[in-house]
Amino acid sequence: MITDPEQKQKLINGFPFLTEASPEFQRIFFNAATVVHIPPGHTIADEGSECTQLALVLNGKVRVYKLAAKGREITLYRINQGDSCILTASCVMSETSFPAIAIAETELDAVVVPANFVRSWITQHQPWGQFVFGLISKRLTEVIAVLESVTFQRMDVRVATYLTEKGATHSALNITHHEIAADLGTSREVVSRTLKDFDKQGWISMKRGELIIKDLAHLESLAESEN
Amino acid sequence: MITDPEQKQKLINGFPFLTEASPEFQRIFFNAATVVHIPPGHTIADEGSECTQLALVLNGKVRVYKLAAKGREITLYRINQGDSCILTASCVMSETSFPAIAIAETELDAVVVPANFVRSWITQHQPWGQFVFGLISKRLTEVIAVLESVTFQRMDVRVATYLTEKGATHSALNITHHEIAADLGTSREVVSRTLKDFDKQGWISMKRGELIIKDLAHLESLAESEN
DNA sequence: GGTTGAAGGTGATTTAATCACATACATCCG
DNA sequence: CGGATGTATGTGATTAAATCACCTTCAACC
Repeated sequence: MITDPEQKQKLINGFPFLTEASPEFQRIFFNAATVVHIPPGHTIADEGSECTQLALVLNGKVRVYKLAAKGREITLYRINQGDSCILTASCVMSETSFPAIAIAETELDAVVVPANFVRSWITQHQPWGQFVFGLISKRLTEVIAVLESVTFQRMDVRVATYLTEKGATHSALNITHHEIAADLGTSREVVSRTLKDFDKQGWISMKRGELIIKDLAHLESLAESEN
Repeated sequence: MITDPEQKQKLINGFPFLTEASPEFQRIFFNAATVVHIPPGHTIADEGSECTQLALVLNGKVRVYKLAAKGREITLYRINQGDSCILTASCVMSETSFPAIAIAETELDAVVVPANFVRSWITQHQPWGQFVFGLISKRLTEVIAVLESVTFQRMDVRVATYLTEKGATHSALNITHHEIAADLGTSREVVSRTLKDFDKQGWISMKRGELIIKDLAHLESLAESEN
């Protein structure tokens, strides 16, 4: 149960569906929900785990990824502030088990709602239904986009796209080749070689654990190319 | 509007949510829905098209796939009897455009419901809401499974898996290498070479447009292997 | 100052994708 | 019946990716 008025306000600000909701639903929601704090690195959901609750992220970042037997990984998507771990919602709804791994990348403040509420509210409270539905739909579209890129795009194009997305705000990225590989679903060596090539072109420069984008325009044009 | 009692019964049989629904919702549903007949090869939804209605499949099969610029394709999933084109539902709900192509593989009998009904029923009629949520969730899980296989599995393992799935019921498949490639998201040559290899092993035999599974057990063991 | 672990580099090999044709088979039409 | 046409399949050569094996470099910490 959430009682602190300040926390309530923070939630209402972060999740527009609460603004649109009736005072009655707000009351029900705050009654059923609890605030949790999760340390970085904590595993929120594991492959095959049952989903007994849905988490709405107030602060922090969650990475949802697939892990292969040999150790390779691929990121399906990230959950940021205002989003929810919708795979959870998905498996709450279809009562299947969680098909990936979700891990807290940073400190995490989240609101959790037990599965049975998630389910019953959907058909009882319009704003909640729209919220949950919108999230699942968004994730489906995102995962399809990842699949498309993995299937059809060349690695250099994918790395360029990755860098332009990450580098849109900061030109200096604190990231290792291993992390890039894990996001893109390839191996470290392939990323290292691609980056070496970008470096030779003068588009980036590298230090241990750091990557500086020197020529965003060229990276963008590679990212947009038909390869 | 659907009036024919026989057709109503067929729908109720094919879609359990109608059985669970109130007589009132059944009335509303049959009022808003229309039956359509679609010829094979017809494009139901195209990349970027708006979704103005949701189709429930009574008979036939729909293939939903991504098409790359250079002509390669990958199947996201198929819609069979009793299912619905849930990407449509997804883009109806999030009001985004359709992120793939849907095509009728066979003759198709379907029931279509306009988008605004799809949306409003979700929060008003429990069985409908559960039905639509369940479908989207199922598709999300399926697409994630495809992504996993594309990212981590070797081509021979994927082809073997494909054949065992298709061959579970019939050992003689009427399919071309091109079609297999389009389903798996690879090129025809790669499929041809893999199949040649299976042939050499004595696991299959091939004729033009036909493929006979001679040793399902070995295919299955390759499909299950860790490669 | 040496040890340790993580980050990154690199050659060799295997697997996949792409390109460029060649061949085989089926159907249809004169 | 025999050739024309179009689809299906085969295959070598090349490029791109993934994998394996091992090396070097750097930072942190006793």
